[in-house]
Amino acid sequence: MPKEIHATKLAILKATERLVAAHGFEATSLRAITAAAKVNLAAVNYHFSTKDALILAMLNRRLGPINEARLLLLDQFEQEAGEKPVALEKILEALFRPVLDKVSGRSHGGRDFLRLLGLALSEPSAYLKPLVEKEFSEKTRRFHRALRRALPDLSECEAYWRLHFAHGVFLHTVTHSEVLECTSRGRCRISDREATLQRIIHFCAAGLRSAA
Amino acid sequence: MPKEIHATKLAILKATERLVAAHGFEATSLRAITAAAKVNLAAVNYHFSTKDALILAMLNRRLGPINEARLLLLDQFEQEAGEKPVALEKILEALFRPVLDKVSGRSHGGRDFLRLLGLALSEPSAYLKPLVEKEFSEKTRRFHRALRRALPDLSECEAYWRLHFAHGVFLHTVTHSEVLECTSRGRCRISDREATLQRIIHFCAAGLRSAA
DNA sequence: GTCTATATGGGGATAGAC
DNA sequence: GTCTATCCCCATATAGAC
Repeated sequence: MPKEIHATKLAILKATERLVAAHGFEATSLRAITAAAKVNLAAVNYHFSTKDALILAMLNRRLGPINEARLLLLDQFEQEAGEKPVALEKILEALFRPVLDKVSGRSHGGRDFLRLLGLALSEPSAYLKPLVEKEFSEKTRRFHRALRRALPDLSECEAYWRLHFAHGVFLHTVTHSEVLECTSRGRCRISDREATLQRIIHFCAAGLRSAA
Repeated sequence: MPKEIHATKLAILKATERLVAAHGFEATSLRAITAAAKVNLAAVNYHFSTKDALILAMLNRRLGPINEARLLLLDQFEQEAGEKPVALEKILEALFRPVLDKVSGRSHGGRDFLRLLGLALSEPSAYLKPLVEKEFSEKTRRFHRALRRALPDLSECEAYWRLHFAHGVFLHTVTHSEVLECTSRGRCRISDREATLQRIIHFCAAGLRSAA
């Protein structure tokens, strides 16, 4: 774990995060990034070699800690449960809360990160592949195991499907909250994160528990 | 409804669909599109004025018919139900089946379209706004009404939330099927569309029905 | 490590002949 | 409606001074 990152490098990473979230990968130029970070254009190539490597570094910087936090929280719930399986709602909380925490944590980069998540998943280029395989596969397996302990009647395959569904609920909700606010004509607001989290967990738990 | 579209215009639309699905909006150049469509570069500007207008035309060409089909199917189910509210599972079927039908309909452009859906929703630029407002708002309202008739205990606001959740399940599943296939190490396959549809409907129905 | 200056290529859009 | 040729801008990346 590298502790002290160069100020320039960090500034570039932060600016990249903000601008890519606002305009997308391809539409964000290194010129715009270096201008926003108030560093020289050539600094990007010096610190990250290429633009693609910069994007990957930026994504890893955020996704790594989140998946660690998810696993830690699951660990904690498993310890608290002792011999018994972790309650379904707790599993879902371990899966989703760390994402929302990272979002509301600091003032800067809050909401932006959620857009990044959606973008990274939808980008057809090669960004996704190494990310999914490296960062997500262990996490998915751990949660899959916990899920099967909580719901022993679910087949292995069915558990994968439903975990995928639950992810869909969460990701779509947080990455496209504007759509909900628009179609409900302002009646639904995502601003109360705790209430939103409970709503999502409640919906997913019911779906996961339903008889096969 | 314009019946006869110029052959050139149609070729451009098809090529755009395929290339954008494969590489994303910004990464797809007009030069690549016209080369694939075997038409002249200037034809794009002649028929569509700008690249952005071309993208919008391409999206509308696909999304319009799908939302029409959704409403028609809902109409049909409402007639069949007579005075009674439409069953929850039927509402969900009307919402999701037309998308899958369009996908498996023709040989070309099948799977590609699903990527477009995900891309269009994640693109931070202005593509989304007019599309959501024009094509989706009426559809959402109709389905929202049907949902409240089927589940009278749900508050208006809660119904919007859960409809949003159901959309998330469906969209995430179809746009990111590779993720599921990857994390489940091949155990789950999306190829059986009918089974997938039933799985999604089953999960969503349970979530929608759960007590508030 | 940081900067200026530049190489090199590709992009969208258009003018004007046919 | 279709083509060629071109304008003009912006992109990434690098070379080389400091």
